[in-house]
Amino acid sequence: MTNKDLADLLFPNVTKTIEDYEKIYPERQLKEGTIVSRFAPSPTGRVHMGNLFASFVPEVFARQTDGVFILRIEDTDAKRAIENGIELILDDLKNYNYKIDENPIDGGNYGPYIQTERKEIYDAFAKYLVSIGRAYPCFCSEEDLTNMRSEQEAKKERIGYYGKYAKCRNLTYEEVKAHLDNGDKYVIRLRSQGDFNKKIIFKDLIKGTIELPENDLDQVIIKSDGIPPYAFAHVVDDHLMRVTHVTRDDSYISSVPYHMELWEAFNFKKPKFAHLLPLCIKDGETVRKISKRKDPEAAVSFYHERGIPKEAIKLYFATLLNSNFEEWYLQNQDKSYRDFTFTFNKMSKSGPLFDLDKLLNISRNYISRLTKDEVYDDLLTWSNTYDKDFYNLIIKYKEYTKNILNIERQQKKPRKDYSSYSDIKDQVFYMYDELYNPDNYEWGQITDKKEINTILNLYMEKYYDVSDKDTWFNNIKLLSEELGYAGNMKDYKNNPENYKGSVADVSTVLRVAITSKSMTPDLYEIMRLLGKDRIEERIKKLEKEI
RNA sequence: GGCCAGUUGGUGAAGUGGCUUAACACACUGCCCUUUCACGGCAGCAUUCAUGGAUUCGAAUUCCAUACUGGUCACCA
Repeated sequence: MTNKDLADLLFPNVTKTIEDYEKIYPERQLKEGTIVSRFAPSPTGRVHMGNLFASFVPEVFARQTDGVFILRIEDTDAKRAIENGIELILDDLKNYNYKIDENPIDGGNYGPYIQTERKEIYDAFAKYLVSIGRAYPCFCSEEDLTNMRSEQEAKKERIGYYGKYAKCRNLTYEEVKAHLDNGDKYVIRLRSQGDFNKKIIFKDLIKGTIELPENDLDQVIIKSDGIPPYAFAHVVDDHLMRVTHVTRDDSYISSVPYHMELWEAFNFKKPKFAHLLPLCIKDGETVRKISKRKDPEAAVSFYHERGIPKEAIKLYFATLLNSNFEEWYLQNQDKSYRDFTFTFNKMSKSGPLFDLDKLLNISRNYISRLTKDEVYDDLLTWSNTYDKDFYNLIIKYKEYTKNILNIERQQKKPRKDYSSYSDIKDQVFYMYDELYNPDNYEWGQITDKKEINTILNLYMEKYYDVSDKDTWFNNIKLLSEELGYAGNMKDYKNNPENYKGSVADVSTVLRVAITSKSMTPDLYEIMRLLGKDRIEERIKKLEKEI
């Protein structure tokens, strides 16, 4: 009996050959240098920061070479899948404007893109390995394997199914048939030809050249449920989908020798590999991989709630991906991160630590460069979900709100007040009567109530004028001088003893009387937007209170 | 425990044998500008690249040990 007979015995219903599949999924006609990449998550839940970054990388490389970006769902572990997992992942990624050329929902010519729907393909490829003697059925039970492990531990030998421990390796056709007739459960294992004492040399796009011991383990290629584990599916899928660049988590690197043996057993052309370091986080003293369970900041919802723009998150990812991006972007702030040429070898070899401060800074700069209309629209979107009252308010006062957001904005050096959309309300509340109800006035140098009233009354009677900024400020100077304050800061600094205070103190009184805050953006703009009536109203109310 | 990788200021990092008296950015501090704040400008912030040896005229960069950190050793991905 030959290997071919064994293959037919194990896979009697598999009729297609691997050559048939080569024809169904022909090589892509691509220009030199074009990247076909993929993101291959398990449908275990919503996308979190780690995933988002892991998918950002292949997407960027595919886009910048006019290539193809594939989303493939690795659901071969039925235990971990959750309902709607696929839709959620796709929604989350599209939400970040990732362009996904081929995916389970929109399809593509190289599908199916869900691994459990590819069973018959895997069977054909497994059957092929059996037929050339590179795979065999194994009937060992879980108990057998546990015993094997304890024996190996006791003898201080390497753990695994290899060499003399690979009991089912040399089963005869008749023995296999007897097991099958008996209805015994089995898996298909690779018949490894590796030698643990020899090394393979592997070139990783990020880590460079790595030496690893050859694989000599007879790994499972088809589980007893008929579905392959990750490695086998990876080789078949990435080959058939004609992926050129495999980007995946760094933790796969130790199984590379096994993967290489599979690629070679099929005699497929290997893609290039880039093992990404996972996003890390500092947990007390230790640094560890960011975790969906332990870290609230791992969830993308954390950033949505805070109103951090998605674009800012992508800019942050871009700086993590290639640290020289940051410098380039400083010179090219009008451009998109898409215009930068990213490279694999610029990627960090140690896990990037997720830095919220840095993200917020990037976000602050990003928001400062938007137009008032863009900020308004984004603020509207954010508040619609997270602050309904504020949403209704800015809808009601649309143009007014835009003007507020525009204070010191569209200029060469715009203000950088907001690092997220959730910051805005607290900084502009005094512009809305509905929100303005101060219980604390941040008076500065001048705290005497009579003096405050004197300044305010004289200002409103004689000096109020917002026709243009020079006149406005000049009047405040005149007011200051009339009351014995220095109208010019230099004069005051040179001879402070000659004055009760300076124009700065007088301005502060006006500022606090109108907004209750000692720190605000340009007071002239604020007063113009509020208008004389509301200013008078606030001042009168203040007089009664103090 | 075996195997693999990493270790540069408070943080992210640049750096691939002489251009480094270690870039850039974040954070922080001080000064200047200034009606407040923010912006902006200037300055400060690692005599040192985990430790110890070796190679070299010369090392953060090469080699060897040690330490520490992370990853991995499944019919999980």
